[in-house]
Amino acid sequence: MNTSASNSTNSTNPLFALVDVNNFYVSCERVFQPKLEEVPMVVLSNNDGCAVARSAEVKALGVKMGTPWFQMQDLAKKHGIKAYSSNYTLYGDMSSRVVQVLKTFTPNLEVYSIDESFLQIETVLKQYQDTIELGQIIKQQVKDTTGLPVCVGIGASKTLAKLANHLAKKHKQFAGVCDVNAMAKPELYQWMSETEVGEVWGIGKQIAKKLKAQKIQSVFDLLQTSPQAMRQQFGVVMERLCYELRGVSCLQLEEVAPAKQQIIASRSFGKLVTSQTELAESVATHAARAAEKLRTQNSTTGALTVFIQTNPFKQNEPQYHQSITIPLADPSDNTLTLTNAALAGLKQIYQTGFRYKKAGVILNLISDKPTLQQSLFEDIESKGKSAHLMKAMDDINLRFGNAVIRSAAAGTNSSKQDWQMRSGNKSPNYTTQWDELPVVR
DNA sequence: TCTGGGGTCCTAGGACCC
DNA sequence: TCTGGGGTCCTAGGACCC
Repeated sequence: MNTSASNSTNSTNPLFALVDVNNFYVSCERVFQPKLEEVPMVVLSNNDGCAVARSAEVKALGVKMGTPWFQMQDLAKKHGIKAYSSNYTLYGDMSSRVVQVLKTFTPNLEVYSIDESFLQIETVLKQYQDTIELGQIIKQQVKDTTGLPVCVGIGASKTLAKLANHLAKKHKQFAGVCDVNAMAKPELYQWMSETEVGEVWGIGKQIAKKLKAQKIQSVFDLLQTSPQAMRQQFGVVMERLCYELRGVSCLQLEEVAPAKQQIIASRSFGKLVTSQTELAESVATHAARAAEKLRTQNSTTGALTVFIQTNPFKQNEPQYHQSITIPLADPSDNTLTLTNAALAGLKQIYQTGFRYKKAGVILNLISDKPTLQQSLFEDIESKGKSAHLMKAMDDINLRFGNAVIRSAAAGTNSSKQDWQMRSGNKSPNYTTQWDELPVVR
């Protein structure tokens, strides 16, 4: 085994940590009302429609994300579930406090969502005993400063960090911090075969269903497929995901949030609405809100889309959903201009005789962002980038090459060759298929 | 029986994420 | 009776052009 190669590649490999607040909205409410600790509770969406956050106790009862509140009345009575209306101003504020704490560990940070951030940590590691220690310190710091509980997942790609975070949340023995990169391979593969494929970041309901139909049930099953074959079936996003799972980082940290390509302002109505006047009122409000968002990101829009729709859950009522895009004479960020365009659009799509549930406005912004297809091969031009790909290939051999793969489900052992054959990685040479490795900005 | 071939732009729809 | 509000990206297909 070539240890010098392994040392040199390891030193430059990225390592990602995903820090994710547990039950974020619920935890925010509990910070300010400590008596709610241990109380089974949910936070509800607008109009108090569905549960958008559930406490651990409620999750344990099997309540799914997005369950309508009215559907869980019986359960709520039986188990004393409390419901709270959401307070997004509070959550936004708590979120930025968490980010402030995380920034004290490294400036290389991507705020991924209101309750999640990716940190690139390979450069700061030497100050700590190991990754687990770093993770525990992060967790403690956030708790001490904000009162919020977090879990930390660590891996060689964002997708693996996500998976690690999932394990940290699900399994108590990790004590809230899990590093799949430091884990012995047989142990990692064991966890992967015990984790459903649908838990992988980027695999939703539909794809999970199709995968399962092909006997790809667990994350480990997916690991053994060929990325090329997955691309054939599911497209380029899936291919990239497969590489990420193998420890080849394709998704880089996005430290500067890219400008939005689309701004949406929409709401459901508390009661169904029939008249154009009522719709116009809400559409005008949405247009104004959208214009405001537009100005905060310092840009303009050339076109505006208005949409209205009936309640899709009322199957026995006549359904209507329509949208129209109004081009603007000049790019604008002006509230009055956008409102007028929105109202003109509404006039064109409004139909009497329907009971409307939702209305909204979408601003279409100009973007020069390359698509994934375009950026796929962009990096592969130069020699330097080629070297990067070679390293990635080395990396695969380092990570997976020497491991004996044990499939828990089938109860069989398979060798390196088996894995390589199944994964389409036929040769230790750098063949063309590896030159197509996606490295995406 | 044969029925160009490539390119671009736009839209709708479907998948995913939180 | 009561079912969120944001976003992302890709694909397919049609119109149109040379």
